[in-house]
Amino acid sequence: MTQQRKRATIREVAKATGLSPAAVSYALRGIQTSEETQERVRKAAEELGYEAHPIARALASGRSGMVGLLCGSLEDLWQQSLAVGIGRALFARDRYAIILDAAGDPEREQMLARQLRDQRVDGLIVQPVDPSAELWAELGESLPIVSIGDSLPGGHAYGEVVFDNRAGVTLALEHLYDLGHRHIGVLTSTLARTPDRPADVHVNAEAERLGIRADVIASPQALGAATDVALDVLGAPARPTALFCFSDSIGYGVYAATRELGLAVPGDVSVAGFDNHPMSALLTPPLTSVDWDIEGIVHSAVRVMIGAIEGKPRRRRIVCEPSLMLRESTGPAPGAASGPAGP
Amino acid sequence: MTQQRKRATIREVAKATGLSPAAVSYALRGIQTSEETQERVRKAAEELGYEAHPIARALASGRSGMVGLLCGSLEDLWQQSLAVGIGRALFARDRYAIILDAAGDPEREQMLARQLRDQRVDGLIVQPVDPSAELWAELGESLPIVSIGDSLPGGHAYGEVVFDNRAGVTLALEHLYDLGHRHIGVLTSTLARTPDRPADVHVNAEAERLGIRADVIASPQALGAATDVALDVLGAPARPTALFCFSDSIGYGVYAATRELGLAVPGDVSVAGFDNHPMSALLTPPLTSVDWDIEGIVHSAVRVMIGAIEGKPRRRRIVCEPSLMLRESTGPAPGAASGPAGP
DNA sequence: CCACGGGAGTGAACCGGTTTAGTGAACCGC
DNA sequence: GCGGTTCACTAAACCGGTTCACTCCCGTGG
Repeated sequence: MTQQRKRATIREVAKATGLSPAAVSYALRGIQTSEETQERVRKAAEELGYEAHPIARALASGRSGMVGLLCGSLEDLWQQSLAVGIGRALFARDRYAIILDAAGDPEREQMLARQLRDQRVDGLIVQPVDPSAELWAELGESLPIVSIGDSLPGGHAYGEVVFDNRAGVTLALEHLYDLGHRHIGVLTSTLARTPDRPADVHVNAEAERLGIRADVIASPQALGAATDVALDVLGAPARPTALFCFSDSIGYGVYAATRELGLAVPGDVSVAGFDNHPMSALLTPPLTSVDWDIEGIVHSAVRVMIGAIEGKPRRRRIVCEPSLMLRESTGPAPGAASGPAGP
Repeated sequence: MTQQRKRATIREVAKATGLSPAAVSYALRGIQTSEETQERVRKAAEELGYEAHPIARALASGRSGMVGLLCGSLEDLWQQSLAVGIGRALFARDRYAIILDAAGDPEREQMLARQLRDQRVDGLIVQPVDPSAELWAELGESLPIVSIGDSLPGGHAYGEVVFDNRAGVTLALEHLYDLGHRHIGVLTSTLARTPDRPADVHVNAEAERLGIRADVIASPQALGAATDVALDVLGAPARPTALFCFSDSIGYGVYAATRELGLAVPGDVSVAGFDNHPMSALLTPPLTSVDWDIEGIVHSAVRVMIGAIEGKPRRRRIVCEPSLMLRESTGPAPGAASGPAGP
């Protein structure tokens, strides 16, 4: 029973002010009109309860005010955190995020990306499942793309926020090395974080530099799925003294495996993660993890995206440096001298 | 360098088939046209790479093909799971979800809800922060609303998927009672799950029925924020022998508190949760939790929503019944007889 | 005094579909 | 053989903004 059964249109505002619809359109955007007219239009719009119809605007202008956020796999806790952060950051800048979830499937990723383009999103932030897809070239021509976590080959992205995975690996492995670990299991997941280069490369390079043995094992990325893999690795006769997990989710699965096997962390086996999800601080023992400053990533990605939308020509590549969050899940290797000064 | 610089429009398809745009529009939707024409149009559309422009369609028809998903607080792991599930379920039905996050703020919730209406979403799925807001009445007139977790007073929602919280409370408290617990701390969070009625009501009723003491304490809902509350509760001289947490996230915070205090779970204190998040199975010890069949909830909510969009007039209220996932975080109360047959 | 430039505003086309009103042909029963 | 339907399809209006091409007017400089 309130007044509104139908919203006011721009033509009604035009009628009320005695201007043309075009003038109203301009005035509300603060261009091509005198200060005085703008004020008059604003007042009339206010009175009529007029607000621009986003869809009509999108159709006419080819811009939607929305940013597509295409997550590789929203099941991943880390990507969830990122999505939440980006959603909020965009909102704070008067824009909306359409969050879509490729569920780890490259084909689905492509479908969704196309759909987003057809929805005329102003830009696309993507954590690519398949960064090498030709699709990105095609899309990059019609909208700005900001990729997170991986660069899109060929320079099709307007901006990139990539992780210095090499540095992360170094932090974790050096830390374990300093604790005396010489045989380390590395559980990777292609989906949890698509690395700039395959994680193996960094791990192998670093292991060689340190002169230690590092076994790389791929693990499914669903929460808990790493448990079975960890059971295999830790149940083997010559098990590693430490496990380095390429996402905290994997680490959680490893914890379950150590419990099942009756192994103490870090007494029997040290565990390090790679996300520093808030959850990791709550575990018993709290999980040592490579931290990526998620706030910073969110901020960078959104800033670059907004820059792109507003027409700044400068492409940007931001490299995110990790730090190591030391907690209690890593300790001296069993049987090793406690300090780095051992014989 | 491929052919497309610009997508084909419906008029081009019309030209190609010698039909009018209207006929093409009808044919592609399989109405008002002969089988033969439909086939011909489909073929031409295929060849031209034509796909309907979603925004133009939305403007003309007043429907967008998108469903708004307004989460009370996406920081909550449970709501994250739900959002992911609903997003995927809608996708499987050829619809898209716009996921927005009210971040626990009622005002923000209202802003976002209005925005979604202006975007002409076909429907709104909401986990309301403030279910009593008048806004829902206003919105309910122009689009179908499906609420999850809480009913909207006044019957403004087209559909509701509510939780039988009373039953959940009963399951948990009876279980703890059977284990000999007579003094139970209950950590609630208004945000983690807005209950049909305040959790206190159910807890108090059930405690009275069982003849036990239940202390209800409200806890912030952010991951880890429950730790401080739990430290207070468990640090008190006459601490409860069991803690029942109104979300698993809170339970995780409690675990951290028990570790800090050196209390064994369940030896010194039993802990039960209320979500059964996948994470809970991985903890040490695995967390006993009230399970809500998230798949079922997702399925129900989406089914009702689609029904609403497709014009089914029957409003629905689905009550979701819990079950108890027994794990190792609950055990006999210290000092109590181990069985229910004690003297 | 006139040409020029730029600011303010207008009218109409446009974005790309959907929907309404209407048309001609075929079909139906009586 | 004729009024009444139904069917397949069309032309044009419409959704509600934006933008292009122009006009008008005023101030300036030569």
